[in-house]
Order: sequence, then structure tokens, then C-alpha cells
Amino acid sequence: MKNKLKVLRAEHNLTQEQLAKAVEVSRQTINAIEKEKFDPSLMLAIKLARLFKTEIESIFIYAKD
Amino acid sequence: MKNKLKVLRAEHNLTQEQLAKAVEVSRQTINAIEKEKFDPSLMLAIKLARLFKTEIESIFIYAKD
DNA sequence: TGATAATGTCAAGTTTATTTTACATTTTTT
DNA sequence: AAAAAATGTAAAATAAACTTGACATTATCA
Repeated sequence: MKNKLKVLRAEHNLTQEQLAKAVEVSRQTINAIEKEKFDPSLMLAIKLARLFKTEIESIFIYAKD
Repeated sequence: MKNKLKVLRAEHNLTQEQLAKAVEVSRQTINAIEKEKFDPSLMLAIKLARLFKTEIESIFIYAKD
């Protein structure tokens, strides 16, 4: 699954640390998601979408097969 | 986190087994999510929203605090 | 009513998300 | 250029999602 977190974060002028705090996870979690080491939980995805006032699907792009 | 899976599944006339197959998880996973034992992964949530042609947020409702 | 399908649930195991700690590298600021 | 801030990364531990298999209960149907 691909994602646009890094771009969104840049657009909003946030550090990984600040974003992490805003959605209540560790900085390493944000980093790992940006680096696409793993996908966020549904709850974290919802929090991120809310924060950036956008759709989950426009942040996290999953193309089937 | 609350969800409307059971209702959606009923509206679409699907058994847990059929739904499980459609989104490629086990029947027990569907059952556990309906019973709110745990939340789906982001990928599974996306698949379910696609299948039911609706928004993730209208299936899975997370109220903060 | 008796058979069959559907659902609920449990245990044990695997995989994935997330944490903490720690340190190295890169970027920004003074 | 030196200091400080931000990012990348890794290991070890924990928690959560998910699997398979098995069985019990409930609903549907012939």
C-alpha cells in the first residue's frame, strides 16, 4: 500500500514528532509508515485523515492484485 | 470503535462466509469484527468499503476520547 | 421434526503494528 | 563551521489482527 503522508505532512509544515504527537503514536511509527515499512491501524488512518481533513483513501492508496 | 458491518451484510444478503471470501479473510475474522472483538486492518477496511460502495467512516465509527 | 446452514466462540499459532531505547545520518539554523 | 533539530534505522518487547481447526448454539428449511 502506498501513501502520501510525507507530502501531506510537508504541506502542513509538521515535523514527524509533531504529527506523532497529534495522532498519539511514536515518532518511529510515523517514520515507518512514511517509509512504507508497514500500514497504520484503521484507527490511526482515521486520525490522520481527520487531521488532514481528507479521505483515508486519498492518503492511503491500495491497488488490488 | 463501532461498526455497521452486520447491517451492511444483511442489506447485501451475504453470509459471513461469503463476505469473508469476497474480502479474502477467514469467516472468524468477519465474525470477530461484527462482534467488535477487534478492528479490521486498514487494508481490510478499504476492501469492505469498496465492496459495499461506501466510505470507510460510514462503516467504522470512531468517536474520539 | 429432523437436517442443513449460519453463527458464535475458543485455543493455539503466525504475522503485523506499535513501543521504547538508542544511535547514526542528514538538514536547518545560528 | 558548529550546534541543534529532524530524520532514518535497528533490536527487543508487547499488543493487536488474523489463521486454522474444532465444536456448540441458533436459525432456516424440506
